[in-house]
Amino acid sequence: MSQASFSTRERILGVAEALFARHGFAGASLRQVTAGAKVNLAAVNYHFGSKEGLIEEVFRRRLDELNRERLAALAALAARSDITLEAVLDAFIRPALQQSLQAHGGGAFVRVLARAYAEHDERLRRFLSENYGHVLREFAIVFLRLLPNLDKDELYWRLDIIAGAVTYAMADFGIIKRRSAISEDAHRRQAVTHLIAFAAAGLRA
Amino acid sequence: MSQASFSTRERILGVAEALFARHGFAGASLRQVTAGAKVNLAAVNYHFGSKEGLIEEVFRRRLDELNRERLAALAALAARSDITLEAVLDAFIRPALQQSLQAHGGGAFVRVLARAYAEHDERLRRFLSENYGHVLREFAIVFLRLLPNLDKDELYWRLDIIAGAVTYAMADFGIIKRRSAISEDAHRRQAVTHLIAFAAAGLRA
DNA sequence: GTCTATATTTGGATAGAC
DNA sequence: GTCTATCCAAATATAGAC
Repeated sequence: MSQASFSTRERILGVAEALFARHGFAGASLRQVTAGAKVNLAAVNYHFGSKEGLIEEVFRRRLDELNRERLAALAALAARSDITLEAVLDAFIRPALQQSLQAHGGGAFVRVLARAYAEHDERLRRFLSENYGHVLREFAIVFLRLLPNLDKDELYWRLDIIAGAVTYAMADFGIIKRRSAISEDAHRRQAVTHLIAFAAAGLRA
Repeated sequence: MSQASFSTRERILGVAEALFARHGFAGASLRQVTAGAKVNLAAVNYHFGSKEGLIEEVFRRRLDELNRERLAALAALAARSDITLEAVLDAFIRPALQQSLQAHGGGAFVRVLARAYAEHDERLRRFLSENYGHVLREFAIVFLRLLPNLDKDELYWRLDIIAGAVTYAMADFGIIKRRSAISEDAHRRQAVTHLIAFAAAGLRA
């Protein structure tokens, strides 16, 4: 919105995100990225050093924001005395939804994130656990306060299950064919409601 | 156990499965596969025609067996009158566990399957939904009978959530670092118990 | 910062001998 | 069925002009 659409750097990041979501990190080539962004092939190396550098920047751009929003939503809850399980789950899940609904292909990133889980690449996992693990632990503390009868190990198990369910649902990786009339955004919006109800029941079990 | 270890074909499939699990379909090269299986590079094209053919055979080998076992477990239940939700979930989840515990790297396949979800490749998705979708629908029928108050759409939502959680948990993609003392197999065994309890609660909600 | 041109590597696939 | 040798396309990366 500042001047003429987006900078070269921004366009590369946007196209890379979309292509990584579609074809994976190894499956998307820099040639596809630069062609899609209508920039020169050499631009990637100039701006990000290497393909690895580009991948990390795709993550950093979104994760920083996502984590900030989740923690902010959690902090807003902590001030209140009538916290519900559903409210905490909402604080965790809704920011991911909001991001996925953003213009300029925000929906692609949740898929990139789901792909990242599948990558057992040590480098990427460490990078993610440093960003993402911290937030999960913050939430765990609040969950433990709300579920005093729940064993700590047990909670971690269930949070892991929830994290997996959230990731897959938001990425829309389901096997069961959805009615084609439903848009991706509508799918995600509905998914949030279902996920919260489902997860709350699972945690209370 | 028949003669001298495994045939060329079998060794290729085993190594390919492991490498696809680790690096993805695009990320694992045929050169890595053939080197790992200690066979000649040309052997892949001879036995499977192409890399795509190899990928499909890796799926077919396991999915045929997995689906047969799931349906058998479901059929065994159908004869009885006292079916519980937990028993049906067990019939769905346990065969996946059993397969993942098999010798010769059975654990790799659940990861390959998890990767497949992430691939939005149309060809692969169609192939999977033809194998996997049918089983899910069979189970859905039984679930609907056990949960008469549950809307059909609502059930599909929850089954999708469960399928995602199962895949994710069995593939051990969790972010929260597990105690390193726990082996992968032990992790999966525990995961099944937790998943069943969690999913049953979610379905009853 | 962006381009062209190119170096270098790697990957999938095949031809043809054995 | 298995091997060697090779072809060809595609990919990452860089050098150097503008």
